[in-house]
Amino acid sequence: MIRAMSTQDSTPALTADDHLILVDGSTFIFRAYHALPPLTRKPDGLPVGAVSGFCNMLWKLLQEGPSPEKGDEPTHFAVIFDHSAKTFRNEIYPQYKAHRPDPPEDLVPQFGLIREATRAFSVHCVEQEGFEADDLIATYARQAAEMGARVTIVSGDKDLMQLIGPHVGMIDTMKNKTFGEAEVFEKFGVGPDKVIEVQSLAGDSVDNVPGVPGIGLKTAALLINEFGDLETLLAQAETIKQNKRRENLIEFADQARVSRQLVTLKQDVPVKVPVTDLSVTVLDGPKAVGFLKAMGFTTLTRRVAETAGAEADAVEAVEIEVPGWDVPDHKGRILERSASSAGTSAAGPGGTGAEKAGTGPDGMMVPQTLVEARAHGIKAIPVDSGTYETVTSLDRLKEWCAAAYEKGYVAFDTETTSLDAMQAELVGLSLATEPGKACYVPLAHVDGEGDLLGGGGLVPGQIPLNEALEVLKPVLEDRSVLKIAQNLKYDWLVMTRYGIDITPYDDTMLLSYTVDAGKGGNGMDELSERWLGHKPIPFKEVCGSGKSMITFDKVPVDKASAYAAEDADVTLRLWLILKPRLSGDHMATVYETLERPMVPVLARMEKRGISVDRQMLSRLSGDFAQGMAALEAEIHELAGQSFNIGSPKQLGDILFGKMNLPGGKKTKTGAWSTSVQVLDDLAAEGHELPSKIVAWRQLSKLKSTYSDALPGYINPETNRVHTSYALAATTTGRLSSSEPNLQNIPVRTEEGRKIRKAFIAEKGHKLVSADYSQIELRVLAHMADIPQLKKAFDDGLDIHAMTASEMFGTPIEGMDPMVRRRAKAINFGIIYGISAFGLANQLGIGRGEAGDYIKTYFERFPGIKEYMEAIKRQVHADGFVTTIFGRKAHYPEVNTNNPNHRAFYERAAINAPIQGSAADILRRAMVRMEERLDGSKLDAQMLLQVHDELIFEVPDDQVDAAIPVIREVMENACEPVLKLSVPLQVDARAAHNWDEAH
DNA sequence: ACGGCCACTTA
DNA sequence: GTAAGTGGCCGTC
Repeated sequence: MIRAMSTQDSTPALTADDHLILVDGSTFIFRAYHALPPLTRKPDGLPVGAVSGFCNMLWKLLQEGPSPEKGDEPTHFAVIFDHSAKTFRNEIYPQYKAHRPDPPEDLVPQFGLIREATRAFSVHCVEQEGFEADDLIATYARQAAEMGARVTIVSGDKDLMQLIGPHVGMIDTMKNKTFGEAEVFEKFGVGPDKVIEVQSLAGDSVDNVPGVPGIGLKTAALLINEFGDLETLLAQAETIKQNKRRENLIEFADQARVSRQLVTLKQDVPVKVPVTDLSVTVLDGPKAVGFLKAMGFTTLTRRVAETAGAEADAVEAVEIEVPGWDVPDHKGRILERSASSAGTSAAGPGGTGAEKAGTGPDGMMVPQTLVEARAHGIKAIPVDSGTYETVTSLDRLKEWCAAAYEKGYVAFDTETTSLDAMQAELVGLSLATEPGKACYVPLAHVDGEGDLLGGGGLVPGQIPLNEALEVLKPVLEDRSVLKIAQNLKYDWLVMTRYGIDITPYDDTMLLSYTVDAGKGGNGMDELSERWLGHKPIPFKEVCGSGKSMITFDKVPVDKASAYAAEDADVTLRLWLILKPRLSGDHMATVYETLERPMVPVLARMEKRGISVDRQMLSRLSGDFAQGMAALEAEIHELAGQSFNIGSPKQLGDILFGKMNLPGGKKTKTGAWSTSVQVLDDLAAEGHELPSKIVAWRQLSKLKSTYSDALPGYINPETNRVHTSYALAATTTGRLSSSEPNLQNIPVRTEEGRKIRKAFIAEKGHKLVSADYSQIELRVLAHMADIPQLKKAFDDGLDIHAMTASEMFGTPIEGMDPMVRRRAKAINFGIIYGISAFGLANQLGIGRGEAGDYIKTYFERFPGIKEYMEAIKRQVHADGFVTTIFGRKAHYPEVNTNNPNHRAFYERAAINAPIQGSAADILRRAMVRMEERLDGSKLDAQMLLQVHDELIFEVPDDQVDAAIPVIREVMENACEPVLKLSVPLQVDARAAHNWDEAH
C-alpha cells in the first residue's frame, strides 16, 4: 500500500528506516519503447506504448517496492529525467553522445506524457538544466546513503553501476534483474568502486566515450585489477609488456583521462529539490484515474481506482494536449490492441511478448500471473552450489530415490566423457527434488593428474557404476515418477546404452521451445538467466576449452559436484516455472503431440545411424583433388600469378584490381563480392577465369565438407554415421541436423550426387526414400483456401504449369518451359513471403517486371494476398503466428521501425505457418511411423529426416510390403485431428544407395 | 584459440 | 524473398 507521509511542515533528514527509489526516467522511456509492443490510443492513434509500460512499472513500484518482501515499500520516491541534450560533458568532449539519432517520431509525444504520468501518480518529477539524469541520481543516492537510508535505483543503465554499494542497490524492472556488487563484478570484472576506471579505458561506443583503442572490458579489468586505478596505470604504462597495448596507453593517455571525466557521475550537483523533499505523498486517486482513463489503459485504471478508493466511472478523463499531435498516425503499421493485454506484458520475463496475460475480466488471476508469482517464489531461493550433496553411499542414493518417489518427480542430468551421445561414457549423475535440494552421484571419476604413469585409477569413494544403476533403474523407468531433464534426448541416448529406457519424462528445453519459439535460445544457461536470473557455472570453467579441454571424468569430484548438481537444480526450477505455461492456447497439445514424443523417436534414429562407403568417399576425394589441381593451374595461368583461390579477398584483388574486370557489387563489409552471381555475370560477358573459379569452389566444397569430412564421423563401434538432430533449434518447427549435417547432402549436380551414392544400405537391405510432393504449396492451398490450387492438387496436375496457365493464359499442353519456370519461381517466392526485389533476383529480370508478375498473381489468387495480409496483421498484433496444429513462432522484433528489418520479419512470419505446418506434419508422421513399424512384423527402420523426406533401411524382401505402410502413415499424418482440404502425396522408391532411391 | 565473414550445400 | 549447418580465411585474441 502507499505510505502516506506529510510533507507540509518539515522535511526531516532521511534515516536508516527510509528507502529512496530513484527511477531513471529517460532510459526507461527508450527501453520501454523498444521492448514493448506498440500501442496506440483508440480514438486518435496517439502512440502510448512506452507510457503504458511506464505506468505499470510505476504503479507496481509504488505498491510493492522493488522486491516482494514486506517493508520494502519506498518512503521517498522520484523519477529523474534528462533536461536537454547538452550538458557539461559536451564542454569537455563535444562528440559525447553526438552520434545519437533523433528519437523515432512515435516516441516523441510520449516524453511529455510520461512526465504527466509521473505527476498524475503524485510522484516527484525531477530534472535540472545542464545535468544528465544520471548525475542527479548520483547526487541523491550519495546524499541518502550518507544519511543511512537505503536507495534503490531503477534502471538498466550500466553507467549507473558505479553507484552500487552497501546502501545502494539497482534493479532493472524491464529485465526483472537486480544488480548488487556481484553483478557489477560479473559485468566489469571489478567492484563498483573501480567501474569508472574500467570504463575510462574500455570506452563506450553507445555514448561515444572514446577510451583507449584496442582495450575492451576484459583487458581493462585485467589492467585495473593489476594497477588499481587509471592514473597509476598511466604512470606505469612503460612497464606493460604487450607492445601495442603499451603504445596505445601512452599515446591515448589523455583520451583515457577525458573518458574518465565523461563516465564519472557528478555526485555533487547543486540540486534544486533537496532529497528530503522527495518523500512519498498520498496518491490523488481521481487525478491518477483521470489520466489513465485519458490514456485508455482500462485495466490499470480499474486497479488504481480500486486501490485508491476512487470510483472509476465517476472520474472524467482529463484532456491531454500533445503538441504536434492532431493527425492520427495510421500508416497501417501500428495496430490497435486492447489496453489490458498490453498493460501487463511488461511484468513477465522475456517481456516483449504480446500474449494474453494478466487478469481476466472478473479480476481473477489467469495462468500468466500465476506463472509470474511462481517464478518469483522460485527465484527467491538462491541457487547456491555450496549446498549440494555428493552421494557416495548406496544408502544415501536410496534416500534420494525415496525422495523422488515421495515427490512423484525428479530432475536429473547425466555427466559423461563426450558431447557425442553415441560415444559418451557415464561419469556421474545428478538429481534434484526441490529448488535448492540437489545432489551429484560420481560414478567414474579418475585421478588423471596427467602424469605419464599413475593416474587413470578410479577415484575412491564412488559407488560402483553397476550397483548405482541397479538402484536407479527402477526409478528412471517407474511410471509414477516423472523424470525431468534439459535436452533429454542426449541423456536418453546415453542411458539407453546402459540398458535404461527413461519413462515418463518432461524436457524443459522442449517446454521452452513450445511456448517461446523465436524468443531466444532454449539452452539451459540461457533459460536459467532468463527465468531465474542466475548464471550457471559455465562448462568451460569446469573442463576448460579448446586443446586443453579435459573430459569430465578427470574433473575433481567436488568441482564436478557443484557443476552437475546445479544443473539438476536449475532444470527442476525451470520445469516448475515453464510447465504451468502450457495451459491455454493448445500449448499442451503441441507439446504432447509434436515435441515430447519426438525424443525417443529421434534418439533411436540417431542411434541407428547410416552406412557410408568409406572407399568410395576416399576415391572421390582423390578425384576432386585432381580436378581442383587442374583448375588451379589454369586459374593461376589466366591470372598471371599464384594466389589462394579460396580467399575471396585475394580473388577480389585479382579480378577487380589487377585484371580490372567490371566488378561493382560489394559485400556488407565493403569488400568486392565474388559470389556465384557476380562470377556468372562475368562469365556471360566472355571472361574465362570466373567460370573456372566457380567450378573450383564447387569441388572444394564437395571435398572439404563431404568426401573429406564424412569418414571422420564414422563411429568406430558401429561403423555407421550418427547425425544429431536438434529438436528446438528453429523458429518454425523444423528439425536441424549437425555433426554431420545430413540434411544438406548434395543432390543438384552430377558431381554432388556422387557423394549421395556413398550413403548405402547394409548388405541384404535397401534404402527407401519417401518424400512428400509439394507439401508446402499444399499446406498453403489449405490454409489460404485457394480453390484453383486445391482443385489442381485434387486432380493431380502439375502445379507450376497450372499456375503459369492461370497467370498468363497459356494452355498447359505444350507450354514453354521458360513460362513454367517463371511460375515456379513465383510459387516459391510466395512461400518465402515474396518481394519484387527477391523475385527479380531469382529470375534475372527487372524489379518492375517482377512487381507486375506479383500483381498479376495476386489478382488471380486473391486469397493468397488476403492470407498474407492477415498474417501481417496477426504478427504485428500478437508478436507470433501459428501453424495448423497450433505451434507458435514468435517474432518479438517485428514492430521495429527499421523498414528493412520490419519487412524481413513480415516475410519470415508469412513463411512460418507454411514451413512450420509442413514440419508439424512430418513430426506427426515420424511419431506414428515409429509406433507403426515397431508394432508390425516389418524390420524397416527409419534412419533420416530431410524436411520433406524420410529415409528407411529395409530388408530386401520386405521393401514391397514396407512402402505402402510408409506411404499410408505419411499421407494420413494429419488425421484424425485435422482433415486437410488437399490430399498429401508421397513418392517412395527403394535402391541400394540414397542417390538412386531419391 | 575464437569469432565474424563469405561462400556453398540442402529443403 | 524462408529455414538451416559447415569449412576456409583472416583478424583479434
